[in-house]
Amino acid sequence: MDTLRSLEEIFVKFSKPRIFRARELLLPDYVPEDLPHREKQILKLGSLLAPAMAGSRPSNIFIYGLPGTGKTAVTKYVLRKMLEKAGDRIQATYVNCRQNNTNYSVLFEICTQLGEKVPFTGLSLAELFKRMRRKIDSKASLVIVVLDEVDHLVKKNGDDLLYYLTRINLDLTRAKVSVIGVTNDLKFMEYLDARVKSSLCEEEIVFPPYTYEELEDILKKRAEQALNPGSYTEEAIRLCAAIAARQKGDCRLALDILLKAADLAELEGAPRIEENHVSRAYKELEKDVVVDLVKTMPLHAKLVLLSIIHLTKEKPKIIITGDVYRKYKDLCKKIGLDALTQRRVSDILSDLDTVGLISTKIVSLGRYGRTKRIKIAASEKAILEGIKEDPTVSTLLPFP
DNA sequence: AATCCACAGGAAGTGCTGGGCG
DNA sequence: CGCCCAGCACTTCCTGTGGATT
Repeated sequence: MDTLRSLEEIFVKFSKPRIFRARELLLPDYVPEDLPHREKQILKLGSLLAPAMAGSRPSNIFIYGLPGTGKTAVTKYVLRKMLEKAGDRIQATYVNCRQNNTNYSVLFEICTQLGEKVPFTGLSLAELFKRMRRKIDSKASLVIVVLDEVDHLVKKNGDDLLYYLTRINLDLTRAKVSVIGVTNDLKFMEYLDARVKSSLCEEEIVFPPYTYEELEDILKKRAEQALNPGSYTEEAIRLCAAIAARQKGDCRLALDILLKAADLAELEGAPRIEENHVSRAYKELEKDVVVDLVKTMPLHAKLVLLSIIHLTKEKPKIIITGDVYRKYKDLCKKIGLDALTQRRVSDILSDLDTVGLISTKIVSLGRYGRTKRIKIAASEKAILEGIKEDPTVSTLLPFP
C-alpha cells in the first residue's frame, strides 16, 4: 500500500496527540520532581551526604535494590538537590557501568564529566588515573563518584579500579572523593576484595521492591502529568501496576508498559488507553527486547542460538553442550564458515544465559559426564525474528 | 570403592583495532 | 615513524568434578 500516506498519517496523529500531554515524562531516564514511596531512602541518602555541605567527606555508600526500585532515580534526585544548594564546592559524576563496562571507559567518563579532556583510547590506565586525580585535586572541592550497576564493571574487570578509587583520598591534598556504588546484584559483594568491601560499604541503603498499591499510586500520579485527562481508564493503570508488581515490583517496567500502551492507543486513534492496550503493550515489549537483543548479537552467537532451536525441534529430550556444538559445526559447514572452538562456544552459551535468551544448568550425567543442560528461555518466535534479519544466517532457518 | 566421562571454566597468550606519545 | 596502551574475540592448554557404571 501507500507507505508514504501511512507514514504521514502517523506523523499527523502524533503531532496532534489526544492521549499525550507530555510524553517525555514517561521516558525511562526521566527523573520526576517527586518520588513517592521512596521518602525513607531519599532522607537516608541525604543525611549520609549532608556532611559534604560542611566540607567534610561523606562516607562511601553502597546502594542495593532490585531493578526498577528507584535506586538510580533517587540517587540522581538527591545529588541534583544537593548540587543546587552547594554551588561549586561539590561536584558529582555519574557513570553507568553497564554501558561503560571497562576500566578505561569509566575513567574516561569521570574525566570528561569533570571537564578534563582525555582521549577515548590510547592512554595507559595509570596515566588516565593520574590525570583524573590531578583534575580533582586542582580545586578544594568534594567529588562524588556514582558508579551505577557497578557489578557489571567488577565482574568483567575485577575490583582494581574500585580499590584505587576508594584509596584516592590518601593522595589528594585539597580535594576529597566519595564513592557511591549502586547495584541490583547483592551477590556481587563476593567478588570484592575485603579492603574494597569494607571501604565501599561504610554505609548501606536498601531499596525494597514497590508494592502493588505503591505502583498504582506512582502510575496514577505520573499519568496525570504525562497524559490528557480522560485519555486512560483506571483499569488500564491498575493492570500496569499488577503486571509490574508480579515482576518483583519493577516500576520501570510499569512505566515502560504504560508508555507503550499509550503509544499504541495514540497510533490507533483510540480515545483512551484500555486494558487491551496494556496487555498488548506488555507482550510487544517482551518481544521487542528479545528481537533487539538477538539482532545485535555477533554472528556466531546467532548460529549457536539457531543450533539450539534446531535441536529443540528435532528431539524434545534434554540438550547438552556437546549436542549444541556438533549442530553448530554442522551449520557452519553448510554456509562455509570456520567454526569456533568448543571452549569459545561454551563462553557464548554462558553469555546467552546471562542475557536470558537461554537457561542453563550444570548437571552430572554420571558415567556420561558433567555438562550443561540447555533450554530456550525466550520466545522462540521472537528469537527467530531477530535471526532472520541476518542475511548470513537466515538461509539456515528451520522454516523459511 | 574406584573409575572415568564430557564437559566447566581458569590462565595465558595471540592478533587485531584504534588510538596515544615523543 | 616506531613503540606503547586497552580492549576484544578468540585459541591453546589446562585442572577440576558429580555421580552412573564397573
